[in-house]
Amino acid sequence: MNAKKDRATIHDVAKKAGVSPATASRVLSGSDYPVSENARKRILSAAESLQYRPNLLGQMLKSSTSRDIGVILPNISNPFYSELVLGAETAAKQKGFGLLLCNTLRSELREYEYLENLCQKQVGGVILSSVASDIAPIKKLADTYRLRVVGLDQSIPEITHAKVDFHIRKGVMDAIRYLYENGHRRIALLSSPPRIFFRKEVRKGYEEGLQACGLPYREDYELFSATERELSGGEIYEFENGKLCADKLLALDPRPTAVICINDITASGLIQRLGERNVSVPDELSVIGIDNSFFARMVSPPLTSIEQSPFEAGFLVAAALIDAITENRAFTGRIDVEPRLVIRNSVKPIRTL
Amino acid sequence: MNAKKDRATIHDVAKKAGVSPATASRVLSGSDYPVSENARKRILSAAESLQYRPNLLGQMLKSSTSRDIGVILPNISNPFYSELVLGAETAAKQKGFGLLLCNTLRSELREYEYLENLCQKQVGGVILSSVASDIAPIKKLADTYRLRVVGLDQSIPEITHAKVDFHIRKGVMDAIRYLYENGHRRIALLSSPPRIFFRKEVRKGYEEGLQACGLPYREDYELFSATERELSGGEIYEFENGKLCADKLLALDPRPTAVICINDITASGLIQRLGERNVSVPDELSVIGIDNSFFARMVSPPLTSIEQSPFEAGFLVAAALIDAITENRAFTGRIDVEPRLVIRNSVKPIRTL
DNA sequence: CTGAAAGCGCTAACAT
DNA sequence: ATGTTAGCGCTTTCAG
Repeated sequence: MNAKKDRATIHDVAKKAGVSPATASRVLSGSDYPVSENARKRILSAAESLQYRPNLLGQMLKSSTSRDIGVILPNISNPFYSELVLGAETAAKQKGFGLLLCNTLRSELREYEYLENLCQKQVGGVILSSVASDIAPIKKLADTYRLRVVGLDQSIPEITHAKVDFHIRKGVMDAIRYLYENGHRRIALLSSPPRIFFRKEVRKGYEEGLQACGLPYREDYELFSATERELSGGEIYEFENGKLCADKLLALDPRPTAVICINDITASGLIQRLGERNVSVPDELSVIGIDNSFFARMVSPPLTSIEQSPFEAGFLVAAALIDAITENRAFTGRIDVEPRLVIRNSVKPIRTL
Repeated sequence: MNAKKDRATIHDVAKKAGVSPATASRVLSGSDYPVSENARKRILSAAESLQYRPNLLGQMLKSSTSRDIGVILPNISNPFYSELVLGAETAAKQKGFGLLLCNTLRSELREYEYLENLCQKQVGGVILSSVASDIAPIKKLADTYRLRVVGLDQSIPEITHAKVDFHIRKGVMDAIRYLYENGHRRIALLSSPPRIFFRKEVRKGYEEGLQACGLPYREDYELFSATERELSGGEIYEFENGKLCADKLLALDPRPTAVICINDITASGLIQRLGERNVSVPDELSVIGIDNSFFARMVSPPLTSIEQSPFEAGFLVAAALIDAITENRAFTGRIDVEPRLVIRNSVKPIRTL
């Protein structure tokens, strides 16, 4: 309505306070450069009355570093990632940073485009769950832009200056130990094909866990679905996979007494099919999931699951990344997140032979 | 290793191509300003060989508009919101925009801080699921920054220049009609307290739906939990709420034959408790959820649910918002997303009377 | 302690 | 068709 004057710049504040823009900047940007109390007060009150808000674009251009970080992952609608992003964003907010969210949908092209775009926006760091097969272009990009890249869910040392390690291998080993202590001797693994890093780690944990307990390894106890479709509808695929593998599992001889599933969704598909086949969980088969998703407690019976703490991981890694950015140094550390077995009612102790 | 020259600016390209920065800008920024084919070619090849990438900060500052949009919502880990964000981000990417994600955790203070921060970053628009009680400051902010605000999940016309309407009221009415046509005459509603807009709409839909079918309204068929805790652990709360209300529901006389739940999580809690009480779904009680979350098909029996299409909503609203931004006009439209009843196995036809 | 001036990288008048 | 110049809003030498 009123003749719309645009928002105030630092010059307007300076003028109103009767000082130079430089002095105004020094107090308004929280610099430790000495300014007289008098001037400081006048500047602050001018800023207040003009409702001054810095234009972050100006700041960023001047310093050539964005106050955002990027997070690139396959799909935010995956609960694991949305928890992780929530953690990362919470940390970012605390440190005055924003979070640019990027969904690759597991497309290598999209992943690279995002990376490039983030570089063009001069972000100082990015948390990346990569699907790239050829990492050379990514590395080059990261180098020429001094982009800090933190790998997630994987370790590709050539491109990731740092990584967050979920130690899922240890988590699975612990779960096997737990089953062993509850009398289980025939333990199966149920997964989609172990092509990505995470699943490979789970598999290693499974095999090493058996070994650590002195249990024999049987190839037919590793149940992998034949195909894989990860794009949209990922959850549904995982669920169907659990159902499919249920049948294979029931045909095994001798039948396992316990099974570890690659995630809670798969476990829930398994349990549903088992119910249809009138096989009771946990009476006839014990089940352990991975992720401890919010719905782990919603299935019947409530699911014992290996928690990976994605929120915590996201929080820690974002905080460390942003510290590196603001302190203007490289970020090469490693964030360790310990897995934790959350015990509910899907595992039953059995008599040892 | 090599003496690290910084990344190339448009000046470097111009110099290498033997033209002025202005000309270089004209071709590199895709302007339609006429440039000779010769010069254009030289500029392009210079850019190529120098690996030139525009510094978006420069562009943004110059034009004083960011190439990002903001999305402010309570909690990305809520599957409804993460689907919506996925849709919004997909649209943004298509249009060359980025997405700044903000989680308010239902804190009014955080909401305002985010809004302010986005303004300082000169974003042209924001998708907002607001929890604010006092909207005056938000309105003021939006005005002085010409920020386009799109309301979600609510209609607060004073602050939202536009809104996306999920028509959940109609969705619930359709569900009631569906139950009616399957012979149900005693239909209950199960919800947490109807304080926020969405739940109020569901309640209206429930009451109007009954009326439209000529069914009597009974106050005791509206089951609202007493308390509410929405911060973290929201999902768990909803689940427990479903369990709690199951008991209340079973005590009703005459007992309803069908119930509509405020969301799938609540429905799943209800079903779990019902199972513990040996009340069969759908034989003794039919259940309809809201959201059609990915796990609706995972509960037993698979849940009939009212789908809200958050992905589509997010996609459409972000696309429209960004169009408004790039065309430099206000955005006052309304996005309509039609609900859809997804039929599975949690509703059973019954003999009338 | 303060201010003038330069410049981050880009684009858009306004010449030519 | 091209180049010169100015300036977006901010910070930061550098001189006073």
